Amino acid sequence: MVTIKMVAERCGLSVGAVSKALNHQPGISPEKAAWVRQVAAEMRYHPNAAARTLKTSRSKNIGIIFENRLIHEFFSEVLEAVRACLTEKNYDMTFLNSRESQGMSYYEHAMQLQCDGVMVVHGRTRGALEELMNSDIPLVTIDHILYGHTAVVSDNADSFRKIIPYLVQMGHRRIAMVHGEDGDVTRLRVAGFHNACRECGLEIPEEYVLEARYHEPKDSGLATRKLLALKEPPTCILYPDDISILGGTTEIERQGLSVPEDICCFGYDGNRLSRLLRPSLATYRQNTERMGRVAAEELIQAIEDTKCYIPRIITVEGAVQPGDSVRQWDRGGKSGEEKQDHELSKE
Amino acid sequence: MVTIKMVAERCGLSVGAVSKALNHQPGISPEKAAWVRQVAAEMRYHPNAAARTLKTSRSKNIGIIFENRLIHEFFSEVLEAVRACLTEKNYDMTFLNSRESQGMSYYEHAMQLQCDGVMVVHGRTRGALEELMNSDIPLVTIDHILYGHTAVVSDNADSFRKIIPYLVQMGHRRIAMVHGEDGDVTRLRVAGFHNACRECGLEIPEEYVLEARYHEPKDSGLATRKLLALKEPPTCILYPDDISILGGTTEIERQGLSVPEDICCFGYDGNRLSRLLRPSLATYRQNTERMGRVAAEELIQAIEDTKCYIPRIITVEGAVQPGDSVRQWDRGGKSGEEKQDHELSKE
DNA sequence: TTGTAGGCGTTATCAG
DNA sequence: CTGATAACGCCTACAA
Repeated sequence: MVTIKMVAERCGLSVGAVSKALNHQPGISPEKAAWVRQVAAEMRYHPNAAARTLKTSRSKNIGIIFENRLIHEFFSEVLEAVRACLTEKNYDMTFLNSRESQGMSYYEHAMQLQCDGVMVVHGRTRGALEELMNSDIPLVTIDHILYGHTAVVSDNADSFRKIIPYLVQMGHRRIAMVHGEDGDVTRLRVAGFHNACRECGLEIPEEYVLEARYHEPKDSGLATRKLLALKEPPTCILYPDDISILGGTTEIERQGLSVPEDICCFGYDGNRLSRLLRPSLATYRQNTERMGRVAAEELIQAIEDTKCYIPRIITVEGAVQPGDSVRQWDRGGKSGEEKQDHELSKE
Repeated sequence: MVTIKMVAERCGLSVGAVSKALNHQPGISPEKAAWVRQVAAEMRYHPNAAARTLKTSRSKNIGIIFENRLIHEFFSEVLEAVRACLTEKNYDMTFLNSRESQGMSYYEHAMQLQCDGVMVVHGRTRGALEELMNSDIPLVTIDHILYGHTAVVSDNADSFRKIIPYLVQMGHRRIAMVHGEDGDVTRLRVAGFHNACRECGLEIPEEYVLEARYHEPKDSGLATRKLLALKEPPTCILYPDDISILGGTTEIERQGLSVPEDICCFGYDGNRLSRLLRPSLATYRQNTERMGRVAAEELIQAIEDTKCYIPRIITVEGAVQPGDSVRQWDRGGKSGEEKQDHELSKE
């Protein structure tokens, strides 16, 4: 490994002088500094991260909290964007784990690694984050708000101000919501849903709102069954995410009905998957790329300009993504007739 | 941050003594050592990673090369397994990037971080790995063989010795293969396919083997169109992965045919997705969990027992996962009649 | 059994 | 403008 000492020897200078040159610090003539940097580059010198960290207590390393298995496409996409941005800015990223076996918390892990900042892409438990929250390590969270820290969130509540009007415009008035398990995000979405419905003048009966865990098609299938069994079933069902829809459609088809002829389905997330499925999914597409990028930029700002940085909550808007799973309901759709049948048979 | 010095003071001992106690080294009475460790734990002492790395030149950190966006489910699953295993063994993992902007290679990045080992989950370019290959950093690759290093591979070639007999048993004899773009894996699969077909006594015409990029449903759709246009189209098509099938089925349906009545489709990978889709996918399920775990264990062994470690190639077998997209073809399936029609109409 | 001291590669603070 | 030198936290040989 090539050290600064070797560079110094090669240049016939002291390590101190070389260090200044490398770090663009005053105390060395600009030309000589440039020459030193040239030589260092030729020698493929790169400062030893451990030594630098030890000395400066800054590691150029970001701790990532990502408990929610890498498999969830929404979070994977966000993480990918975070990574792209951090790479650009020359930060590394290391996964943090609260190794309970070792009796080490996230905070302690971050301290041990001297992380310059921590990004919470998805933390399973709130408690595990508390210690971090109260520390002075810069912290940015995604889709989760921790008091006093920057959060990048999708427009969970407001999204329904686009979704519901869209569905209403498509002719739906009996809209049901299958929502995920309780949590920040879920509560916002449910409230946003009710709000938007009220604004559109829709009455949503109690039994139209059901819970099903995120990413558990079986749960959604169950909820769907309950909805279909109602005296007055909905014409359109919202699901907690794009994968959950599959559970819903399976159940619908099992009952001899079909999507979107007999019932329409609307998802959430807008992963690549949603665009590939047949019928293609109508869903709310979150801007994961932007969320990740913004979060990374904020974190770096919080790190590099700590004095001036003011934590804030940044909302990244998504957009309705139309698709085959929602059809025009009342006005002369190609299957307007069929729908009449269905409605009558149910009433 | 609590340092070893503080622990020493608290114990009324020297740092040296404490260090020995913490590292289970001789030179301190067992009882006293235990007591020291107790105190350290109470103080929530954790050794500073940078300092330890600097001193020992071992970082307990694994460099991860994962160029292929986190979004590919197969690799995500493998990475997740790697991560679980490394966490258990108290290793951290940091993404490596060949920041070409900074003129830094993977190797240099790994050196800078003093990674104890490197895991290649998916490297985009072979060239970028060469330097690493020739270094003495322990290196394990997944689904990619680098001479002289341990590789964990799926049974790319041999898998077809299970797939083809399965399809033959299901009554198929006209089997086409849409394979991914050229590369190690693809070549093995194509050869394995031909091999298995020969063993089963199947004649595969040239035009039954087509290329479509991995994870590009459009490509697969195109390939499918070509296959359907043949004078004697296949009864079953193999696709490069589970996502690609969607391109195929879309094309099939666009032509007024349906899966699996008129044509059967078989995937590769066996992600969670494949089990959720309707019709469910018949596919070859790779054991991603095992691949990741084994790879991580090998790497750690290579690191911790360098002297004795012998690099090897480890094949992890997958299994045929039956599904709705392949039906019994010749013998009295429920739609045996329809199939006759289809075959006749094409001939 | 214990304490002391040197050094890992850097950066930063001093004299010169 | 330049070059020694001390420290960052830890480990380990060596001296006590």
